[in-house]
Amino acid sequence: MGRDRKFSITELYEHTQALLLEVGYEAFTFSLLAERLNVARGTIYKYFENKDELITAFMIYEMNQFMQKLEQIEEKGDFERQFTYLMEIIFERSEIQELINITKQVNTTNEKTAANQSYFKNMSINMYTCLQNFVQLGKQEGKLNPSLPDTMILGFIFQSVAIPNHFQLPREQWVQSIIQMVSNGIRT
Amino acid sequence: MGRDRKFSITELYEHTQALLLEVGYEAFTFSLLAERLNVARGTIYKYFENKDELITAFMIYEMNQFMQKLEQIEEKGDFERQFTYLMEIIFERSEIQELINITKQVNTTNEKTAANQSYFKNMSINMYTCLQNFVQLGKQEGKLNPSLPDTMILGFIFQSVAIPNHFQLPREQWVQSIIQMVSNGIRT
DNA sequence: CTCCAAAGTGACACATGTGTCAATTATTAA
DNA sequence: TTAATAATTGACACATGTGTCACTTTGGAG
Repeated sequence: MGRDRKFSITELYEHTQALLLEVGYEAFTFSLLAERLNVARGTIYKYFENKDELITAFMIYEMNQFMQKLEQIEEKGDFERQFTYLMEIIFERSEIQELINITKQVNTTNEKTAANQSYFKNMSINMYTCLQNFVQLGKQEGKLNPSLPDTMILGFIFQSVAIPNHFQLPREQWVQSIIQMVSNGIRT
Repeated sequence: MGRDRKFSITELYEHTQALLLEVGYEAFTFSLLAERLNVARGTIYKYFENKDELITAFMIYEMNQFMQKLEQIEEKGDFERQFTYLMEIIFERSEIQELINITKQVNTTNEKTAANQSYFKNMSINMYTCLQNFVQLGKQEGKLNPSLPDTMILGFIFQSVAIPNHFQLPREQWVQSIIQMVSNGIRT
């Protein structure tokens, strides 16, 4: 029983993402979010105690979405296919890197937030494990430079999507340039 | 005449930088800065009307420091020397990239801020021009991949210093890995 | 139709940041 | 020593965000 909800948690997460990318962590407020959802600010407190708890919960949701895609990487076969697939999903969810940076600003203001942060950290480790298999496959197949530390290779790949496209290159050219540079660098 | 100042503008900029990197744009307040400088908050208003004006002024100061180093690049001779020099000064001032990102959040709240932003934009263009000569030299000498757009090469180089060193690799190994990856990518 | 539980509302008390300005303090020229 | 001047201070009025909670609305079970 009880009346219908005016918004779903998924809707709430979608507006949370949009707002976080628009205004950043500090400027993100329940007032703003409530306005987007067309509800009173007080309503959101029925679901989350404060913005830190909300943001950490959102990041877990977001990371889950990404992990679901990422886990399919092993089914792709050899390194070349896995690499292509990885770049595809990274570009598809290119906001992840920026959101992770925003997450670093979150304060641990209550128990649930602490639990969320701990859970999120665990997910990140899983992600890196999943990807370290990918890197090791690349090294085994002789496709990746064995002298580079695994974590640097992964950091490099993820960081690359943050390269600004100030000069308005067409998206396809932007993507292809990045893949080219990640693969073979800027030199001839 | 008049009493001595309790702080220099340079000191103010140094604390501004430290605070911006610590807490980010939104959380940066005159209260915090005044505390660091051991003065009353009101004092800062004698020098800057608000935080946007202060931050844009600081960024111009910071960019000037960087440009002074950067302009020496042409004296370094051939592409190889210029490339080594560029990577050196980028790592030396690796906070620049992050500060530029923070600057994007600045609001245009008064005329001086608008003027500062406009001036800063102009400096950025000068910087890119200076660096485009470098990229073209590299292409002429046959050292840089001619199929990559100049702006993407530059974006790639600058972005690379933001690669996190979560796993605590020694700085030297971190730097060398990045230079290696920027130059030749992650592949063998 | 009535009742109840879930969902939603908005006002209240509090906290923190903003910009201003009259008053205070420190320095030095005369 | 004193007057002029510039730097600094801190209180005031205002704005915006926070967390709470008594009260209202809604919709289905009985």
